Amino acid sequence: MAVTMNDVARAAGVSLKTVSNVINNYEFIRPTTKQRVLNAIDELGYETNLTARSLRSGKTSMLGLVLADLSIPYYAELASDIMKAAWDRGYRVLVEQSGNEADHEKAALQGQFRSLTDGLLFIPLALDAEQIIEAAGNKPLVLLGEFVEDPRLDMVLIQNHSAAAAVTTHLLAGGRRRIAVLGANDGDTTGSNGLRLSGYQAALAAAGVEYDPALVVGCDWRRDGGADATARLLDSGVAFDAVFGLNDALALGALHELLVRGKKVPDDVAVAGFDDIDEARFASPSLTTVAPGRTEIAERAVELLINRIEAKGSISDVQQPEAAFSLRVRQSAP
Amino acid sequence: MAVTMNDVARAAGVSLKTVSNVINNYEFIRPTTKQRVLNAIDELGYETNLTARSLRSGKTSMLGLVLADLSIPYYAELASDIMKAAWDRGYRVLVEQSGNEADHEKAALQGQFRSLTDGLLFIPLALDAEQIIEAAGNKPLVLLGEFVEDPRLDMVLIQNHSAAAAVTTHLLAGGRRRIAVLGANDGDTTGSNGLRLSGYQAALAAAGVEYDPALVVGCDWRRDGGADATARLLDSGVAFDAVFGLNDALALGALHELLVRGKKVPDDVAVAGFDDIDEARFASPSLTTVAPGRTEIAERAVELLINRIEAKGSISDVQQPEAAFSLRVRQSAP
DNA sequence: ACTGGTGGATACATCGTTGCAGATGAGGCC
DNA sequence: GGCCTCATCTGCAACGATGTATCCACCAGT
Repeated sequence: MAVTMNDVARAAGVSLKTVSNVINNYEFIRPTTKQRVLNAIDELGYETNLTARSLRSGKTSMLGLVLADLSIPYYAELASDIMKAAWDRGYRVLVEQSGNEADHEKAALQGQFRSLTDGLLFIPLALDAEQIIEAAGNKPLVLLGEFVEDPRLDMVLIQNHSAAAAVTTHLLAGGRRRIAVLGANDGDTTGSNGLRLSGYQAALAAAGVEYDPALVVGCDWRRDGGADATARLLDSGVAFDAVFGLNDALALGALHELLVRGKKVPDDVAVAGFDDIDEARFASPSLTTVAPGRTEIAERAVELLINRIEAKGSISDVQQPEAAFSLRVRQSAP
Repeated sequence: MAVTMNDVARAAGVSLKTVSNVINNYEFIRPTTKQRVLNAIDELGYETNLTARSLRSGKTSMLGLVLADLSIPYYAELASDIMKAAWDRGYRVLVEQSGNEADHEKAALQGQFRSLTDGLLFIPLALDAEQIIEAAGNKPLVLLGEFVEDPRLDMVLIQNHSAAAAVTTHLLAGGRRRIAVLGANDGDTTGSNGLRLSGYQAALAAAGVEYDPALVVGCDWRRDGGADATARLLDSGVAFDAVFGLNDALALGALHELLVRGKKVPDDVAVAGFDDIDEARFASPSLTTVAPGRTEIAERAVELLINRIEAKGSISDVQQPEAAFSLRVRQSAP
């Protein structure tokens, strides 16, 4: 049915291997021969069977990307950047949604998904470093440093601590003293939640402002999580003049709830987030947030992973590049 | 390096084919033999090589999904739903971003991308029906009826006309008479823009309200497109008491711009959109919009495509199921 | 005892490529 | 003229699975 190299070879009057050589840009081919083959390819409409190539060469030229859900804007935007970066280097990306469930994450690391890809980009949410190391085979693996940090694993780091401190410092500079935090629980020290919380605490300490655990509210990192948490906070009567959502979804949920409840933003309460998703710019009021360097993260991660894949032999040290962040001051916290 | 069926066969003391039979749940295998094989698989940590299976069987169990860009929320949410629907039926989804460029779309339809998938889901933006038919090979293809409609192609339809009419009717019922439209140009009749515009016009006509081309502003279907268009409208001095963004991004951009300019929404100007992306619920004020049945679209499309793939032989008529829509009345246009 | 049917297992070819080793032939050099 | 070199091309054997055909027991039926 499909045209194969054999057909092309016959049509061009050369051997199958020569066709293969032409396609793979083998150096020593007479220009006339090459042209003859190319013509035949054109005429027959031949297309390389990537499956066969993969089987023979042992490479699929696909990267796996494991994340919670594409419907979450930050992941969608990150995935888009990753796919572009991969494309530029001749790789495609196969996305697997884990739904933030440990089973799915494990399955993605171990399962058949792996055999389809040359390496994995992984945004762990449910698994910890130990489980990841155990579950991951010998396939190249690069983490996107959202939640897990571990010296044994390649990963691209977000400056969770510093960036959160920068946001907090900005709010403090605006005169805010009672800054609520959404998305972490008092005492968290690991993961994005813990690291961002500690950045917040450090900034408070540096400014000589007391830390009040009552201002720290844990919840799902989604818009409705932020809205609910804000509602609880308002209902509880705890006073606050700013809200720091540990990601933009939380902040946007909080923003929504505050406005619904008749609070003025930023006059009564300032709001800031983390991620700088596209939506933040167009919220009303627009959302002050910190850009963690999404495009840089995507490119570094893809580059690191592809280096691992293509330099299989050389065992080099674990790499953990860190992406630069930048504060985006907008209306919600000027 | 990797464990193959051969290794398992040797370990279990059976033939390679028996291992294959066990894995593929062949009926007639002695339970003891089966157990022996399963044990060996477990011990050796064998995993099916999907590439080899694909080569031999001619199926990749992957669906291609061609869309403009995952960073656009509606596509991201749709992609997420599609991946879930496909997963349930044992297929994976390989996403290709066309960036809304004709070349990329064509390449996706023709190129190597196709050889990796059993069939394609395609959200055409740049190509028209003629070009699609020409470029598409004999691979199963299902369009997501955003922009292109054609009786020769399988597709899942959105009720562009009726849904847009419903939104317009709702705005009219709220007492609005000067409803601006963002995202179409006067005279458009095809594509989502044209169909939605004609729905708008039909609703106006039904209510006996005159159609004013000055209220129709074409622009990119993105947040900043909507913001810019709204700015131009305001600057031009054309009076309007409602804005209908032909998708939510446009409406949210408009919302943003209106609030920036000091307009009260919905008091001065009502705003409505189209798509019901997650963000719409949490905008401030929350956005009135119409849900085109995203999940249903995803499921129908996946189902239709898989039916085509698996029932290759039977040539049946072109199918064009239509998804049900529903109006979501929120604060921006109560 | 012989035939036929069936459960249970196997051998071999094959999918479409690429890696490796080798064949061919035209010059160049002594 | 013979030998070596090197560009150019070819043939064969994989990669790891599955489809087809076949084979071997073993039991039922006559």
